Amino acid sequence: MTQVPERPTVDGLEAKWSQRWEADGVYRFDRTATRDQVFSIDTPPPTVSGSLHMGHVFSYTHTDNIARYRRMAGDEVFYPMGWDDNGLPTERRVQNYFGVRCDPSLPYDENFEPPADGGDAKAVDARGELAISRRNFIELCHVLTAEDEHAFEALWRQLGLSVDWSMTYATIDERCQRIAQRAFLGNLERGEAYQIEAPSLWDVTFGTAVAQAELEDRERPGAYHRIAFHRTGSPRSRNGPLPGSTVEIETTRPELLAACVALVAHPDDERYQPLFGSTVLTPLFGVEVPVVAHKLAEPDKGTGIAMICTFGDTTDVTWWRELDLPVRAIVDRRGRISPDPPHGIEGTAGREAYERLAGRTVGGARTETVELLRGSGDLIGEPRQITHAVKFFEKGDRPLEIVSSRQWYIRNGGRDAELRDALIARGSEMTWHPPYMQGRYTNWIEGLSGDWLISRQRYFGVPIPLWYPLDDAGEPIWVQPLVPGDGALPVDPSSDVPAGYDESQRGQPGGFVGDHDVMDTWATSSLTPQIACGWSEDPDLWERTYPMDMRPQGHDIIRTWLFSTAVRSHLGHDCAPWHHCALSGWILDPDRKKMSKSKGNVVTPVDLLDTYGADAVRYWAANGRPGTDTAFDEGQMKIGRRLAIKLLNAAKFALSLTGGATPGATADAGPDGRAGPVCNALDAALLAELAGLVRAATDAFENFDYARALERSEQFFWRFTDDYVELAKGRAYGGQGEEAAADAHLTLTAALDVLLRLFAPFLPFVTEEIWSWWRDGSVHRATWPDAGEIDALVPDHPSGAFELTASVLSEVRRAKTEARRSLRVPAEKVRVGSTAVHIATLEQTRADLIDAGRIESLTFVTDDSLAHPEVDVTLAPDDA
RNA sequence: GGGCGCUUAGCUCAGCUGGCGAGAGCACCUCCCUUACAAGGAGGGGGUCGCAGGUUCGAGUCCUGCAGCGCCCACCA
Repeated sequence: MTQVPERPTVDGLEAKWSQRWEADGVYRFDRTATRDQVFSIDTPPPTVSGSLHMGHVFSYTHTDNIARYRRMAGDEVFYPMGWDDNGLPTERRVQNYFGVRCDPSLPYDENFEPPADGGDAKAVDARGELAISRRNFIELCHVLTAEDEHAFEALWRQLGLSVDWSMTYATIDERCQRIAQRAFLGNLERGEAYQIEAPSLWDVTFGTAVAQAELEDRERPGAYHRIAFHRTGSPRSRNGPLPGSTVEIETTRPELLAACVALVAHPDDERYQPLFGSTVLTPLFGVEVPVVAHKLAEPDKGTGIAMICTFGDTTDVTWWRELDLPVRAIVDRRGRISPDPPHGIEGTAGREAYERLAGRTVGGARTETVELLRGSGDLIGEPRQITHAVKFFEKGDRPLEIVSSRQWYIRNGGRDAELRDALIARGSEMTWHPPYMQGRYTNWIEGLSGDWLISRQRYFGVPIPLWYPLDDAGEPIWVQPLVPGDGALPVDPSSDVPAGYDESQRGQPGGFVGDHDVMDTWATSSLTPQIACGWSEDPDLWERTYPMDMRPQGHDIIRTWLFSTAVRSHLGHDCAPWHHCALSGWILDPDRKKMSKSKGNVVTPVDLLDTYGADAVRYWAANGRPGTDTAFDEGQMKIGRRLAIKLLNAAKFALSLTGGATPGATADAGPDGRAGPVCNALDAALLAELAGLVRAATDAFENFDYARALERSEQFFWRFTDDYVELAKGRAYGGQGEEAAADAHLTLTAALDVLLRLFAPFLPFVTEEIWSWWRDGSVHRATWPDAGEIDALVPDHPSGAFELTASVLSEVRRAKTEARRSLRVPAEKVRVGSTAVHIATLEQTRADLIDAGRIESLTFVTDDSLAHPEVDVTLAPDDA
């Protein structure tokens, strides 16, 4: 009945068991379960164009710990996996790999074959890339990401994630596109999505607008340039401006001088109050601009008066909007100065100055402007070098510009206090792990400065599913978008045709034009609950899984993924998307820096899994507290491996001795005919502690604190092997008779049985292996241990017998070790002094103590004044 | 500048609602092939729990202030 290997090993368990689990459908979701029986997990879809690193292994293991616990605790776990193949990383990768470029204006080519080496020369453009249709491009994406997905899945299986692999999705697949478009059209219909021409943050490298959530600040060198503006009517002197005739401002962006539309100072700033309402002339360009007042102007910054340009930063946009100023834009979408001067630059000198800047990059224009200002004498002193924070697109490498363009937005509370408050309130409907992470969510919402810009001027992604009618002049009528029918989704407006039109009318006056843009990748990612749970496609599944129970994710993407998902659920379903958010920390390298590819400090998971085994790697991960950044530490993996091996050996010992005497807490007796109760004091004490451990581990798991559950179980386990097994060994071998052995057998198997289940969420392979030695079915479908069942085995609740006996044994060992003798050497005399109560207890475990300590003569001396037992040991003479 | 987190042995960290004679693992040192395990086992040294006050019979644990580190947000004149 039991099949315990001679030399158990942890090697090879991953391949063996992941195969079996798949074959037996151990993790298959039972979709007949009702909502209250289901625990649904909104798994983060990893970006497949990269590679998985230890950070992924870390956080996905945490989720799996929880998933496995919930499954054993009786929940039907809904645990799908997605792949994020949407967005810029994949676009770039497909582009480089195949030497192609997406051009949405091209028609789909059914017979298209990816070029082997950059493609056929005639179709290749100036950049050496072959232009293909969006649909062809997306197909190539699937070709490329399919390989990644297989590699990722293989890694996850090797790691032992208990995902239901029959439920996967890819964020660019047809179903996800359909759901993303349908959700967008829902937002549009309810008035939550809108289009507007407005200044927005623009990445000149990627040529697209970006959202507030995708920004990051980077410290860059810059310089303050002090520039003189001339008050109108003030005469200019050959020797320089007359006192009081100029106004000096400081700027880090002198190249925007031509875009200046006003100067601004704080309304209470006495220095500039006389100037409010007057006008000044911009140097070089001679444009007359007003001096205005606004409370955002800071008197102690620079000279206290600033130039407002369209647009140098987001404050400029605020001033421009609130003060109703004109637009004088000079930076184009490529980040260059526009060829033609903006209105207002009328004079010859001004036009000549502008000529010198036109077509240059922002940086080039800056140098040139400074030269011009030097020449005109309007640069006061030399530029002062500083370091300041500049806004970047998080994936970009050039500073963002602000460009006015027509974009689609989804309301997210950035411009609407009521919605903002409602979204903040949604945060309180979720339980945050750890709790303080909610602060980041609230904090982010409170700091929003505008709605969510979702359109991107890119080619690859989910298209915005709209067309626009063209008027007789061929101009789009933006306010009357043509909406596809639901049955047509997903659509690609660049190749599909709106109802009532035919392809020949594309771009023709009176015809139509497709929206060229795609949606931000977060616009799809924000719908992972809808995608995973089958919203609008599988109402039955939806009913059983949504709102979801748990969203695991990194704390760095609270402002993007977490928040945008909350927005979509709030708008679309009037609820929070999940009941629990579990935020995981980062993996830090030994220098306490976040590990990342660019820093070159990434260790590949496969190597580590091969070296230490999945259970060991998982052990390391599970030691990371929820939400806490954790150092990458191979040492922990060694310990994890040791733990797994120890489990194998302890199990081998227990089972080979007991034959698997299963302690039926209830009626069914074990093979040797007994089912408790356990009378031996040592055994009973151990089991009582085990019951306490089960309670602690269960509590910890209920609070999503897998790390604590592991720590407690591990601590108990080592005491079990080091002390209990050593003490009970002789008795278990039969040294004190059959009756006494039976209790030990029961206790050993009961403890093993419970410990295996406690460790199963962490060490799924080794626990399954051991389980299979004497049990049917998977340990991962076994019931989570119940403290009450263990209590039932020990009617007399003993106290402290285990700990007390172990401490005496420890003293005996110490004496032997300190005498530099083997532990096998007999202790001729051991005298234990302790309180009457302790001695009464020790009397009950006396025989075990004598066995384990090889004690020849054991005497107890009562001394109630002792807080801790005193142990005197006399060893047998050393023959050597 | 606003908010949050962290600061306990050389290193990585536990210490949850105050009782700890301050813990674990790693590293270090010593000893032991003991029939589950030498890819083991048994032991040992090592900390005024960031600093300063306060509450309390009692504070690593609660309160206040300070310092250092880190993160999020704001900061482009």
